[in-house]
Amino acid sequence: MQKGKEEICEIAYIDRKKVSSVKKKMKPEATMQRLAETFKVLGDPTRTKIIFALSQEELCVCDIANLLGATKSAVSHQLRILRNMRLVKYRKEGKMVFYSLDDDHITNLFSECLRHVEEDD
Amino acid sequence: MQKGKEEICEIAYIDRKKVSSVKKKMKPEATMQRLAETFKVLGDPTRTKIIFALSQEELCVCDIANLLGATKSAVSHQLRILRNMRLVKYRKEGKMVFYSLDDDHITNLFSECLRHVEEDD
DNA sequence: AAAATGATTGAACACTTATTCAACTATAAT
DNA sequence: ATTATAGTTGAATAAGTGTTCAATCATTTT
Repeated sequence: MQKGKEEICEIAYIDRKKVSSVKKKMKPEATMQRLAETFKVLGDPTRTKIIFALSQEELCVCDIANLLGATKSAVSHQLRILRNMRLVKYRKEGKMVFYSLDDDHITNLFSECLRHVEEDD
Repeated sequence: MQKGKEEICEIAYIDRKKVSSVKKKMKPEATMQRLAETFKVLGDPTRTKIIFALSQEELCVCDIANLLGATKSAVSHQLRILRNMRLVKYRKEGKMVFYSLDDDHITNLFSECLRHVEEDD
């Protein structure tokens, strides 16, 4: 490390064998990005609650807003994000739009994470 | 909605029965917050990769930095966040600090999310 | 046709956050 | 002791994000 700036780590101490072994097992960059993005979408309290609510019942925007104590606008913005990630689907009925979960995996993800969060330390 | 501002949704159309039924099933606010926070921590590409790497092997900071193509500093900052969330633990050996996963649940969460991400549309 | 309502949207704002840089600590080697 | 190195830390910066507000769309009702 002679250079002024801190370079991408090239120090003598790295265990090259271990590193290359792990490197092989790493998923492709694109997969990692999607993994991170999925977690990120679930990682906002409003969206977390929306998804949890929808795992119980199909609901319209207004119901969700009422349930969370949020404005329709805020909920709608978040629903758009969930829609883009294909986590929720919707059904129009007159003026109203009913949302529901589009993916069973997410429910499993939630139960698994809940188990983690609810376990006593 | 006579008021000028858009109030917390109190529209006539809400299905009160449905809403209160779901409300009962909702987890406490604190649980929701922790759920969201957990997902959020997993929802950054750098941290996602760190956790995935540590699920394969115990690694020192320098190895992780090398593996991800990031600086030690950036990795160290993220490791602190993971430490605070009790997702990783560490072990000192001379100058080096070896990190490993502190929680088995996380591995399950990852496989579940990977299954979701890797499935064909 | 006009009014009302559920829902969506874009812009603005405040807030958060990840990385970089530089300084620093602690341990090991010379 | 001095030097080198693994790692941590705080401040600064740039990028991203969630909510609010106002305007708008679409459908229904009068």
